Amino acid sequence: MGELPTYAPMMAELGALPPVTESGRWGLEMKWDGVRAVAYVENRALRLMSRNGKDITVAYPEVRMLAGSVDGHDVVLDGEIVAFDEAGRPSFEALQPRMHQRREARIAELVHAVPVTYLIFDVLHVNAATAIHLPYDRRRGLLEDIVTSGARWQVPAWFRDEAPRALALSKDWGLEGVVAKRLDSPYRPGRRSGEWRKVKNVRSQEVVIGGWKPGGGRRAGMIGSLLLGVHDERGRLVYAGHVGTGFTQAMLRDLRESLTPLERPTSPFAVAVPREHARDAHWVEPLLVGEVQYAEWTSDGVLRHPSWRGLRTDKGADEVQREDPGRMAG
DNA sequence: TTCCGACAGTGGGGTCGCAAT
DNA sequence: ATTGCGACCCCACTATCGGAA
Repeated sequence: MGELPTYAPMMAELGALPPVTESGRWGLEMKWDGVRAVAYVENRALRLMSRNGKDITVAYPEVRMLAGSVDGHDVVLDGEIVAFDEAGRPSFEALQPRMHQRREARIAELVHAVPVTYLIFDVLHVNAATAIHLPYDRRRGLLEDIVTSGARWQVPAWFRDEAPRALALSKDWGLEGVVAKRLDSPYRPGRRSGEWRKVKNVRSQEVVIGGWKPGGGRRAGMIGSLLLGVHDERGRLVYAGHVGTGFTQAMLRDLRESLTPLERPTSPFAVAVPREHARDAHWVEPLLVGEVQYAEWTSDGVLRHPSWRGLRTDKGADEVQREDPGRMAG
């Protein structure tokens, strides 16, 4: 019995929904916010590998019995490990303590507290044969034939066409977005291909600039990131994280010029920002307003995956408040 | 000649483990 | 004991370069 070959996961390009002229050629899946994992089932044993080829099997023991639910075949599967919160929505934050954990006793506690689910969306290999040359819809069919869903692993439903409806559903369900996949496309290991397109439910937020931190490397001598704030219901400026991407070099130059005359010796935030974030910070009068796109608010009240969109000169800093109250702390 | 895809490099939130202080 | 840092996870994005068109 030969050893299974190694497959690096295929990745999606960020983009828009397929146009209506291509209806009939695309499948749609929900985009699950978790950790990508390629599963190797060989001789009834499971091995989970991360996107960068690290063996992450020990961190997710509750998925091990998947090896007995593939009809006795040796297979390679692709999917996402997800932790669901009480409301049934994927919570990357709940997953994070698991991601780096290697101590078995600690893992057992975490499994009990927040078990994960492996959501399987592709099959790359069955016994002696690779499946990557099969078109996507045939791989989906094969996958559904082979895998019997269990409590801790599932083959979630997908859509043929109906792209706008799928995206609307992802929004209703509080998901990140959808992934559109060409029905006739092969699996391209390790490649980022336009045959898979992720379409995200983008959110934006107006923010006040309360300071900046110098950059390094290619950004030496320039702004590295901006410290952001929003006002709470009592009008106090609350720290909201920093943003270090989304600027062109021209934008960084202009921002530097706008911020220099606003410099002040002390933090403008009502509550001290975490010390490791405040290190090297240049504080400014909180007068400039900008807009960022982001994925979500973390439970600590900072923006996840923020990217700078530009200055907003049509709004006063005092008016800037958190626009999405987010999930209430439990 | 221009355009595009892949890659390197910058930045973010976060956790863990280990070395330096 | 505390702090700093790198290695991993998740990611957005710009700048660059070589090859395709």
